[in-house]
Amino acid sequence: MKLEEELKQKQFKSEHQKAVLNILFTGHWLDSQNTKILKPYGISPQQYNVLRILKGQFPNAISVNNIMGRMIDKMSNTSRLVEKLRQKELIERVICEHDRRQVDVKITDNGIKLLEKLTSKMDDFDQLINNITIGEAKLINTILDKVRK
Amino acid sequence: MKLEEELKQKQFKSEHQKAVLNILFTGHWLDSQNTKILKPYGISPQQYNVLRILKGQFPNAISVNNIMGRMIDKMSNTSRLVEKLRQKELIERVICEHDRRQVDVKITDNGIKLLEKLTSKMDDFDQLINNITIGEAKLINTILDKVRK
DNA sequence: CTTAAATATATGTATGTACATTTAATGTTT
DNA sequence: AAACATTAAATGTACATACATATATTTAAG
Repeated sequence: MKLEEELKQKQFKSEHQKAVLNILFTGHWLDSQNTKILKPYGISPQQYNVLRILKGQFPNAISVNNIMGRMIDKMSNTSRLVEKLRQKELIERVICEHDRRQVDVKITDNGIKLLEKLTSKMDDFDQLINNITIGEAKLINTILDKVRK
Repeated sequence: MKLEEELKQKQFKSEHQKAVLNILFTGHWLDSQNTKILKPYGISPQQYNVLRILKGQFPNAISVNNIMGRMIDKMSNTSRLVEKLRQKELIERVICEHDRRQVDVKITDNGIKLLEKLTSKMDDFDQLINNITIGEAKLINTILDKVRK
């Protein structure tokens, strides 16, 4: 569906301004699709993002700060997010010997299992945008990187 | 800055999956830039979105439902958002004669004035993505419309 | 060594958001 | 017209988020 119809707006100030709205709109759209997929498993897109980051580091533990730097949405709130995942026993805290300010975080077996259960669902999520070609995906990636300078 | 650096991730599962992350990441980035610009004026990006929609209809009033259908982020919360703007006297409610369930909303002179004050700031926001060409902006718009089928 | 600055994380607060439910008004069916 | 369904908006609740500030620890400076 074209952006004009989605926003019920016949014209835009410029192609650039339309691109801004299109990125924002499509981003929210992807987010809500993602939320729907994850909801039955009791986690949010952000919590899923943290789990994936920790799986990428498994079996090592990494600090809250390190997690924050790798998140799609870099918010100041990673600490509370980590606590939510700990309550669900999907991750665990590891005391850091050499720097006692730091809290190292590691995914648990439960966490790994949840991600495995989610694999096929999240493949569906990636398929969501399979109506564009690889060439178009590459173009998007090049142009969006340029947008952010 | 390339997405690989932003997310400190060396590789992605596919170009498609990278595109999903890139859209989400760039969307959040634009959102936070927007929030920063609007903050000194005491309104959020969503409230700004509503004001722009109402200015587009001026001097007519439109229903809460109609506003919702035109928003970038179509949330179920438009009613509270409208109330916030009313408290700031940027919009006003108009009783709807032919359907008394409906609440029609209209931008006030104050609202128009605020938008005028914001014009140059928001031009700066649009300029944010001026490091891509018109051709690239058009490409983004075509491809993103295709992403959402 | 003591004090100050920087860093890692946590927390308080106000606001934003999603989702389900409620209230009121209108439409439809019989 | 009565009963039921539908629609528009508002609200309750739980959770998410941004931003400022606090706490603890480490590093750097004098």
